[in-house]
Amino acid sequence: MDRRSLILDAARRLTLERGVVPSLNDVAATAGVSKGGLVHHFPSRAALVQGLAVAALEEVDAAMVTAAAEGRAAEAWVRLSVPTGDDVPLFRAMAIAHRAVEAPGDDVATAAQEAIARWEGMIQHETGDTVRARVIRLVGDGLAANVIAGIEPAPTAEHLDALLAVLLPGPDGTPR
Amino acid sequence: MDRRSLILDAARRLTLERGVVPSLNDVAATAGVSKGGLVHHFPSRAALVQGLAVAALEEVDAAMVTAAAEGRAAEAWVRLSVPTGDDVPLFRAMAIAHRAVEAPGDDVATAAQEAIARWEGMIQHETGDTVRARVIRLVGDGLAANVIAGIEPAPTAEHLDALLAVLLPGPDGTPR
DNA sequence: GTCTATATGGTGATAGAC
DNA sequence: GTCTATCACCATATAGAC
Repeated sequence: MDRRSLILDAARRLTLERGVVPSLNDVAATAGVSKGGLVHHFPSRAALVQGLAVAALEEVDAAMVTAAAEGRAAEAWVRLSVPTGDDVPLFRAMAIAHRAVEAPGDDVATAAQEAIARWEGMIQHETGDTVRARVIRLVGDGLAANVIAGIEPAPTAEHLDALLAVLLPGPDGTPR
Repeated sequence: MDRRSLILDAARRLTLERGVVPSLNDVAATAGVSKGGLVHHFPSRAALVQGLAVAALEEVDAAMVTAAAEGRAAEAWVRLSVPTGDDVPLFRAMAIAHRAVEAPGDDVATAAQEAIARWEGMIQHETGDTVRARVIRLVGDGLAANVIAGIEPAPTAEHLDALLAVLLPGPDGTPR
């Protein structure tokens, strides 16, 4: 893995552990590069945060597009909102963490807004219900917020299944 | 209003504007007191954050207890999750903002966990359904998270009503 | 109780050697 | 491209006058 990816990976891990984007010192130390090396790839803190957000948005976007093609956008959204297994969670921490260091309305905030609108659109297309799509989207956000804030641990698979059964009932009211 | 309340009020306002607990300098300046005056009431940053969280938790708790007595805990939870009118929002920013500066497992994190469990219990008692109560709780968390992160503005009253109509259907499936 | 003044540490950013 | 060395700045925290 090249240095840049190493840095982004370390930054993402620390961000998710702490709930905020860590200092450049900590990122460099965790990534195993010097501070100067980090700065070469990300000339400013804002550049690092943006790199973090862009990578995460793309990752989630790819996952959602794939899921939507299989008619599982809604389920994917809920599942993507929490860490699974040894994989670190995805983008969701960024929007919150980012707000900690940048002003609203900047590039990253705008990109996040657009991405979320796109994803909610996928869910809506699947459920055919604007409000239900919004409920599903917000449940995912709530799950992510709680894990990020350290209020609760990541829910178990059974827990998620129970949530999905309520959110995505089949035509006869049973889980699909 | 006494100095201490003035400080807490300024700190809460800034926290909600920015998404993170601001510096003591900014809090003191906004509250119109000197830094030394602030320190007299809150000897450390942690003390300020804790004061912020405790006050907010109590405020939300009182609102939820009142609502639960009227059988409106679920609705109150969703409405309390977003700022309404000229009133500043309540507690929810604290759990996230707090995580930015303190470790999980400390006093405030524990208090927040207990409070949330208590509130979800009220909703559950009302809906009679564990999972639906959890969905309602998470929707509130999602709403709060988005507003705090600056991803979206506070939803309109009509928007909230639509959400509640789906979350709290009457016996015949209509909004109550 | 409230203030001014100061100490100390960590942060983002820069310059320049290799 | 990657590193070391160093900068100026801002944060929390402290000491002590009023």
